[in-house]
Amino acid sequence: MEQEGFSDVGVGVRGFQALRRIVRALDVHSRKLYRECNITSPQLLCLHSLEKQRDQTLSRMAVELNLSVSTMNGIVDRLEARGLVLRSRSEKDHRKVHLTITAEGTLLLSSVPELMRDSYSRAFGSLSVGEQELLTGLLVKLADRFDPVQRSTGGSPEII
Amino acid sequence: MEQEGFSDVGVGVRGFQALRRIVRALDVHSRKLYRECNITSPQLLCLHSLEKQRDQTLSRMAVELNLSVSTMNGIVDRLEARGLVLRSRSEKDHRKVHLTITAEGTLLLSSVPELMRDSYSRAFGSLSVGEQELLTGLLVKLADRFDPVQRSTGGSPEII
DNA sequence: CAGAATTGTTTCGTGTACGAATATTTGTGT
DNA sequence: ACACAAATATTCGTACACGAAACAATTCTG
Repeated sequence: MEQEGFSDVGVGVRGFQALRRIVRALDVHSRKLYRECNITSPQLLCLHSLEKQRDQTLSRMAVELNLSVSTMNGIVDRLEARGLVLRSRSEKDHRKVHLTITAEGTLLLSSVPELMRDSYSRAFGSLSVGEQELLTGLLVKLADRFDPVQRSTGGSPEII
Repeated sequence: MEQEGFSDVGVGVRGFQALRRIVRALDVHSRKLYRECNITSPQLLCLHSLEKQRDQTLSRMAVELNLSVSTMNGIVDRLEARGLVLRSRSEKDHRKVHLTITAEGTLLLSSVPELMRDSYSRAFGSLSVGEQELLTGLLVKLADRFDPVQRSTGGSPEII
């Protein structure tokens, strides 16, 4: 018990470890998705967002998916290279680049088996409703402590 | 409410979003640490483990830190390149490579400001004790649902 | 004892993820 | 009108993270 930084060492460390395991499990799931369906979780999230709202821009998507612009750019690069997404310079504002999902993109989205969509929802869904609500509340609270400047509760509901 | 996979859509999505925010905050903290102290969180975790137990091996460390062997290898590569860690082939079993922290490694560990150690413990510590225990329990439970084959509770206590 | 299976490390390729720097366009203040 | 700030996308370098494959050494087995 010589670790510092936690009021109760064991609890904090166990939680941190559990967090690492969850993150890793999500990553492993994303790789499995990539092997079997040739697309990763971040790419799927991106496509999903574009399916629901056309003419997105990089910056807006980055905010929506909680990623930096450069990360978002890389993901869109790969999607564009495969013809799943189209970039088109905006006429009104030449700084902006509109992103639209292509027919192949929509096709691919529909072809991804439901069960492969995400493992979080499956694991999360296996908890009781009370546990789900409790956990979500605590996660949001913890996230707010990390990064106070965020829309955690009052966000517009059309943003996933 | 056309998303599938959640019994209550909003709760699951909010939790997932919060999880993404937490993960990102941890990453951002690691980068800040890198800028200011020239070392990242994974490297710090690795050094910390080596300080507590000398003559570790790559595989054992990977299990302990919940990383794949190849990831662990990369981290050790960077630490070794900076002279913070030493690789030495085992005499008994020539397959194994012992990892030991060097004097510079220990020095660096002690020079990292306490507050920079980790942001998780700070955010986590700002929750009430009851919340901490509740959250940890739920995280462990969720992690178990992802990846049932893990030592979440019964592990030997010398492994952090 | 020879070959097979196992254990352990390293290498390789790819995707994520970030910040800093750059370029281009748009907006603003004087 | 012109300089300067803000917005937007892109590029670059780096670390992390994984799986597959290559490689080396040990242990098991017929």
